[in-house]
Amino acid sequence: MLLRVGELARRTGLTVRTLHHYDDIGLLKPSTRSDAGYRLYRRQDVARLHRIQALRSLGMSLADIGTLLDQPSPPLSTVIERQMRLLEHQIVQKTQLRDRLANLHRQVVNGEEPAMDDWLKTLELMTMYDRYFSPEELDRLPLYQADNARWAEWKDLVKEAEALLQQGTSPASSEARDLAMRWMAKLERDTAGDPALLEKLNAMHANEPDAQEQLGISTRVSDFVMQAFAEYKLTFYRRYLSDAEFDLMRENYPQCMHEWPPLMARLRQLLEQGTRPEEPAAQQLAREWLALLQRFAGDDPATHQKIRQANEQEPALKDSTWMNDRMKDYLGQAVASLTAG
Amino acid sequence: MLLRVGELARRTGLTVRTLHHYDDIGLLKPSTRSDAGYRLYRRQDVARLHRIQALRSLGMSLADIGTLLDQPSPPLSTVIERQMRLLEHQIVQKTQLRDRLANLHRQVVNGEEPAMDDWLKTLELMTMYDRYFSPEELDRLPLYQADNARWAEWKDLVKEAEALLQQGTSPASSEARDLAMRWMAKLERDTAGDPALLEKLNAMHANEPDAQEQLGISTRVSDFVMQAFAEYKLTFYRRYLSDAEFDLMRENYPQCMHEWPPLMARLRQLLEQGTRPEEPAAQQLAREWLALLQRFAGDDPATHQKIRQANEQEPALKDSTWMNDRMKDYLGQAVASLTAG
DNA sequence: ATTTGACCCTCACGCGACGTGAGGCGCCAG
DNA sequence: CTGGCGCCTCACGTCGCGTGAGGGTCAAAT
Repeated sequence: MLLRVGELARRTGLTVRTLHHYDDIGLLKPSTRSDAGYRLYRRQDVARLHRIQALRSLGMSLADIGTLLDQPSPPLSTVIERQMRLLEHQIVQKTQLRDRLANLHRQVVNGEEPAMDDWLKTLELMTMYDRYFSPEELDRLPLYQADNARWAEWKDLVKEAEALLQQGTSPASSEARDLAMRWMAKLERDTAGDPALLEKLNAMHANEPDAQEQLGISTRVSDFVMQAFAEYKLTFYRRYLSDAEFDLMRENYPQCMHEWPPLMARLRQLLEQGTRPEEPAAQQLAREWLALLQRFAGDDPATHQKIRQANEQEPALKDSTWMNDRMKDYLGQAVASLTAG
Repeated sequence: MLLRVGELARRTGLTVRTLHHYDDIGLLKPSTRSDAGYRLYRRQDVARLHRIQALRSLGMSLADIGTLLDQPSPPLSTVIERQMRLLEHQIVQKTQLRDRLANLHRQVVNGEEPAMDDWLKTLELMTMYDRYFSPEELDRLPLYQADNARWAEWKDLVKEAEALLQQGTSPASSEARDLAMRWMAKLERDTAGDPALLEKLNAMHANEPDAQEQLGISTRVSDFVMQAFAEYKLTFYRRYLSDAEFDLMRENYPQCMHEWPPLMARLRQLLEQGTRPEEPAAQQLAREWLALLQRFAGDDPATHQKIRQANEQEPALKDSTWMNDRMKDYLGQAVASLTAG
């Protein structure tokens, strides 16, 4: 019952080279050699090889197999669980990849072979998202899973904005304000109403001029929309404020627009962590929130009161983007406990 | 707008080494170098890198990306489809692997950590199956997807057979015949009634003495069961035949047992291919079938008629293993057209 | 003017599981 | 004794980089 390599290879479906390799790395050494130096395998070697093949079929590395087989009492279930987790992860990865490819393929087929350029632009956007968002975040980011229709909507919005810019329309005009409202509503929907996602998205666009170009969102366009959105909200504050108050706010409010998302994100995080409004972290947030308020509304408590009133009574402000009632309540409590304490 | 490697690496999330590598293999060469030899990347280089990253995110190899990007009009959908097929295949593979692992894991957990040996034996069996059956066949092979209960049933059967052998029981005894009947019924179920699978299974067991030992099915045991199954069937033929006919059959029938599966497999294949019974291939099969019949029943047509009668009237023979009515009809037609022609 | 420290260069080995020769011996049949 | 097959060892190639080693470059701080 002594087998030479070729014979063993034939019977196990491996190649001779593979058996040589196993010999080299010490995974399976033939128990004898012939006078001429031929490898001679005994029954026990064959048995070990069978085990090796079995464990290999689980995707285990040769090194792992070696240590496993040389241990007297291998930690079976631990090893299996590790392998399963590894596989599970790979399956998820590849499935996501395949789905994305399927999407892109549909696009290519339906769209009558768009130019390589367009197709690659979409793809480049997705890989940028990959860099800026974790896999879990990507799962929650509707923009990432967007289909062609949704991208088309964005392109239309951008085109609309470009047209307004071309005509030299003011951000304060009703057309611009209307556009900004729709823009932000869509943006809120496409970030799943999560200010943290919005913030990352902003960071991405700030860092990657190329990303904006993929969609046609130039800096000019996004500045314009931001301005117009500020104007949109200002119209609702108008009748709650005196002329002086409004002038102050009108001057400073637009510059503060980009400061909200980080604060909202932190607010939401505190809420989700279950931090109570009296705790220091919440109070710190409240302080920063008030500081921001003061930057565009001055430090008169009466003015602040008016703004709060507007926020509560104006439907457009009440359903403010990226903020829900729970967040507002929480903020209110934090502010109250701050001023009380 | 000239970027050095470090800057480009930071902005793309790659490492400097990766960019060096891309340069080495000619995938992305910086369009300029500084006097000191520093790599300097232009906008167009960055654009190309974005494309590279995009295609990489699809799991494409660097070589493929290179040829793709250097072509003037890349065959987009072909490439995508190829990638998708590749991914699909990997997903299926890994999923099967994970499922198998899950099964094995259950076994380990429920079975109170069986000895590594037992566990590995099961695993070794599965890898042997992998070698002898194609993935599609494995899908159709119930034995392969067997759970512990089913394996336990087989072990019980084997134990039963071993006990009979120990006691020196004759294969012609009623206990042996009953066991053989149950054995074959289970075997038919576990090969999905497909004689082709049965044949491969037989081939595997013939080539791999180790495989038999995993289940405890030694050559002695399988020979015994085969004998007993012949005896089982013979009991039903008994009362249709004269003493002389039966003696002849009794002597030769057992030796012919292992010749049926290949014929049945070919029969089934012809049927599935839609080959008509008058065609040469079917007639050739009919000839071989008759030749086999003659080997254990002689060449008297009257005897053959009696056997056919038994096959039709005896329920135990009628529901003969691995043969269904369509196969029998087809065979009958082939034989008829052979004798008529 | 020099030193520091961050950045850049090339060269080259390493991984994991073998594939693929090259060059040379052993063994058996004709 | 010769041809053919199987065996041996040695060693490079694969793929996508990681990880140093050993040494220049450049701007700011001393």
